[in-house]
Amino acid sequence: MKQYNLGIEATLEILGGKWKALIVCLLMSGKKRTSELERLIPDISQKVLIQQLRELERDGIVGRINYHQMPPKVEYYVTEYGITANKIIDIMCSWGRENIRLRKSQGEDIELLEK
Amino acid sequence: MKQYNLGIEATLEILGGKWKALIVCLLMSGKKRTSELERLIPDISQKVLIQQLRELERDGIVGRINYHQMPPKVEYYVTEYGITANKIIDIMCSWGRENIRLRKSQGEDIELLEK
DNA sequence: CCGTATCCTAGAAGATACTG
DNA sequence: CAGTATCTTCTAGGATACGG
Repeated sequence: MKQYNLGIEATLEILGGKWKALIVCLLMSGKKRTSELERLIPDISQKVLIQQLRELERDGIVGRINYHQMPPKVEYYVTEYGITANKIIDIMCSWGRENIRLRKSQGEDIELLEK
Repeated sequence: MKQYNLGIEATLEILGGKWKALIVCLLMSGKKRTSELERLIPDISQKVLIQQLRELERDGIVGRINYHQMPPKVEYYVTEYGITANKIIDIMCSWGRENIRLRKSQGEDIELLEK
């Protein structure tokens, strides 16, 4: 039996991966092909991208469409359930932005790339 | 120069540690001694507890009071700044609770201990 | 173009023993 | 009671090469 002390533990398991929130964020604006995601996240390796996508898929957050074409074409999108996590992504993003702004104003050598 | 793609990355650095959200959650209801926290989180080792507290302290989320008594007495509390993270903790908790409830209703052998 | 298979590494987390 | 010092374990993430 899997046990959690707090709901937040489940949230972190699902969205706490290094790139997951970023991936979901990007997919929120519309479905994307694997290669688009690779381009949008230059620092991620293909293996890790696929891995994180599989986990998000397993957890019901993103869906996958295989067009069975040659050459292959696959698209990922945020599921209806995944959209319920939107509020979390938003608030974590805004608190983090504010946190970075604050630290920057205190002299830390730090930068936020998103606009 | 430290760079972030999204604000959420900063949030996860600060609150994404395995026990941090739980610790902050517990401290939200009032300041606690080290030994109380150890008792409230039976599965954490002392080393890791202190470590997570130090990081939360460094990040301005919790504060530490040393009473300089013998035997020693130290208390931890959520700082004013830490309280701004309250909304995040709350929403991550409630989404996670709902996620667990959902998975449980789908037959997963899973349990949420918090009430 | 998309994905898998290996191997590898850095850092988080844990166990244990010890001090003021 | 609170904290440090080691040593060990574990695993997410990364590098690389290959296959449908």
